[in-house]
Amino acid sequence: MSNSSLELTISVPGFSSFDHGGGGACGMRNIDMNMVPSNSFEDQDDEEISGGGGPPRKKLRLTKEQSRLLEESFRENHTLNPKQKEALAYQLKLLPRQVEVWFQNRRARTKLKQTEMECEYLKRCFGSLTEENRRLHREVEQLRALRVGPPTVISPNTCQPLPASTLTMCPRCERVTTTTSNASVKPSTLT
DNA sequence: ATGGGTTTGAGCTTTACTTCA
DNA sequence: AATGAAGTAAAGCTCAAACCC
Repeated sequence: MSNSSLELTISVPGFSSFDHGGGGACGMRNIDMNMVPSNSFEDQDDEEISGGGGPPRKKLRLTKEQSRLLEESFRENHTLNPKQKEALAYQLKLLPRQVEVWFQNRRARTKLKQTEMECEYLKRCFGSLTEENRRLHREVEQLRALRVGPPTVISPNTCQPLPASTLTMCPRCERVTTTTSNASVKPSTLT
């Protein structure tokens, strides 16, 4: 990679004056001085870039075009093979490592967002299920309160009262059904 | 101007997987 | 075939510069 902007990236082994504690104990700092046309870099004077007396670490800011291309590439593929990475880096005038880092961060942050959204969705589900559970409990209580004694149901076939043990309450349609047949007994037959 | 919150580029560690002796 | 060391890529965590309100 012989690129004019990349030549400004300086690796400083063991350069500790830039280390503000970030990333723990690192013996190597990449001071990226890519002169990408970023507004934040335009007003940096040369003495700072030439590094007179330990200037603070400069942070690369991707241009809109670089970001756009990276996003576009990410939409197609969330991971890059080495050749794709190399090609994209060349196209963007970045180091392959920078492209790699961008994709790593993008994956991580995409996943984080998805996780947050899933969390919100599950919270809403929990809320509605809790409410449904409460409602059903209230309904059960009301039904229990209503049932002072077993209902007498007249069999449509024999016109005789059915034994209470053969009756169940259908929770869906709230009709009394017999356990011996599929036919539900209409509420009108309840006495 | 400035202070606090957010975004984002990057370093380091951990984890999962593959290769090879 | 089983196994442990070595290498590698991605995930995960973190920091801090840059940005924004």
